[in-house]
Amino acid sequence: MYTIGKLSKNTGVTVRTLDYYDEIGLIKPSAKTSGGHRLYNDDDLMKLERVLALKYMGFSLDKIKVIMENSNPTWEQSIQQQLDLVKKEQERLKMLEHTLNGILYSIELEGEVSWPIVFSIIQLYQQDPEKALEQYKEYLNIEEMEKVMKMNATNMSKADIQEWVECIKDIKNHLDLDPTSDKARVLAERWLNQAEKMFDCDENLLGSMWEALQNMGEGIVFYPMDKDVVHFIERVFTINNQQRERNDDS
Amino acid sequence: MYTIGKLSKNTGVTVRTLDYYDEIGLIKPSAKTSGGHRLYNDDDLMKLERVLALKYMGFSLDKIKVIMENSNPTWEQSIQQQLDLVKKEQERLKMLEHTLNGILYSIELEGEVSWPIVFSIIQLYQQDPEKALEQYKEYLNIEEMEKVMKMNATNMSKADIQEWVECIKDIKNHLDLDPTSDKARVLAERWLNQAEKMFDCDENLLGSMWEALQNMGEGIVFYPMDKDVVHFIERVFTINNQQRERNDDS
DNA sequence: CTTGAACACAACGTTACGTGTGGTTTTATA
DNA sequence: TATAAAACCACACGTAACGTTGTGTTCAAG
Repeated sequence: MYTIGKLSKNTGVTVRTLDYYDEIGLIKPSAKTSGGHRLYNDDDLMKLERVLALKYMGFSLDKIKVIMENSNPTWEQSIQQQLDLVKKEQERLKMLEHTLNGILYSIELEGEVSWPIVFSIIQLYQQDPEKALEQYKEYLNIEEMEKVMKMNATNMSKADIQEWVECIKDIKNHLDLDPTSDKARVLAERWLNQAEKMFDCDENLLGSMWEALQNMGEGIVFYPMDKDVVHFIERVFTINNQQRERNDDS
Repeated sequence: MYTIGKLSKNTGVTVRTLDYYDEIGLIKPSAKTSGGHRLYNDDDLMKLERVLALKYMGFSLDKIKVIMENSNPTWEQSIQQQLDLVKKEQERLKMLEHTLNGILYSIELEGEVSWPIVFSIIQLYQQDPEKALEQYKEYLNIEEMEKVMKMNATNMSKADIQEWVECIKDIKNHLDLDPTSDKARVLAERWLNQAEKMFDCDENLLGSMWEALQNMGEGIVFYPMDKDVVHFIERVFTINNQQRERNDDS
């Protein structure tokens, strides 16, 4: 027989918590002294340990109560449900992580918090990823979309992203460069290298993506790849191609 | 100028919430009618949208208040902190996911909830993963441990695990089989196949793991690989090896 | 000028306890 | 055995971020 204080010390649960569990009928002491002090036995201790285990699994006290009352068959189901919940929450957090990362990159690129960009980024991730990609469906088929999704989620390391940001930052700072200049060509080629690395060897996908980027007029596309950057690269490459053709002709 | 109702409809935020934000001084209306009705202007609307954005990022209203008051330089830091927090929470949830999965498998194996096993599994994952592996450090070096960690986290698909569980379940149901019998040999070889698939082609790692499994007496090792199973497999293989040697001699 | 909608303000409920306060019971010491 | 000290009980209020409900007031339309 333990008093509430002993039980508290044995389990690390505060007295107040045990008090509360008694109050809501989760763990009632199996006896009381004549003076009204609560006395717990080993059965109660076991119950408490089970409650703590269920709490660790993330169940609410309400559910724990229900689970402990009707024993046997619901258990597996409850745990499965909890597992699904945990998975969903993880997905939410991963989205949030991407959002926060995007915002951090935007701060780094712009030098300060740009609210329109923040809103765009949030909008981009807020809806489920499928909807976010829906705007591309004119240019990409389903397989390609899945590839892009996977790429965005797994293939890009911290360092890769950093390189991207640096590259785009550089281009943004030189948007007014003469497209025929060497510097412009270097910038565009650096971008192309990045893109090819990212899309590995899937030239088709890169082409489709590029077409999509060019045609999607509105605001942010894939942050930090905005319209200005896309148009800059486009100008540089068209001009260089024309020059090369002329060279080939002569 | 919007009344509280208009602002509510424009933003999708309930009137009560705006009421509350006014109450805690987060967004105060910039004017009031003579009758005391609140009037919000476009500045207030912008503020509200920023608050919503920060809320989406997971900040508490308290922090949002602080952030909105002292503007500029703390932003990046705050967001970085939030990002770190999100990452930590994700790690916690991943651990929890593993725990819940383990418990589900244990239910499948035992046919019911076995509390000692549940406690072991929780203990296994509760502490950070490094500590969980510390018990193996007598038998594995750092590189090997990292490999095991990665394997546990990524390489195993749902189906792989299912196969494992089936295999172990089968063995558990036949622990008292004669180690020289064909059935026993089949079971042990099935286990070996699984193990080789899991460890791919890293025979050394498999050997070290096996040694560790044999020597770690206490309770759960890698659930669902408990002592009984390990000893069964050990018996079968030693006996079969002896027989083969005798055959070679004769 | 009247009605009904919109609004302001207040109070209580939610989760899982923390943090007290004052009074009672048990235990240890003199 | 008397008294001090520790443990305990019950009660109540506070947390975050609002939802819900209720009452009294003001606004806009007819």
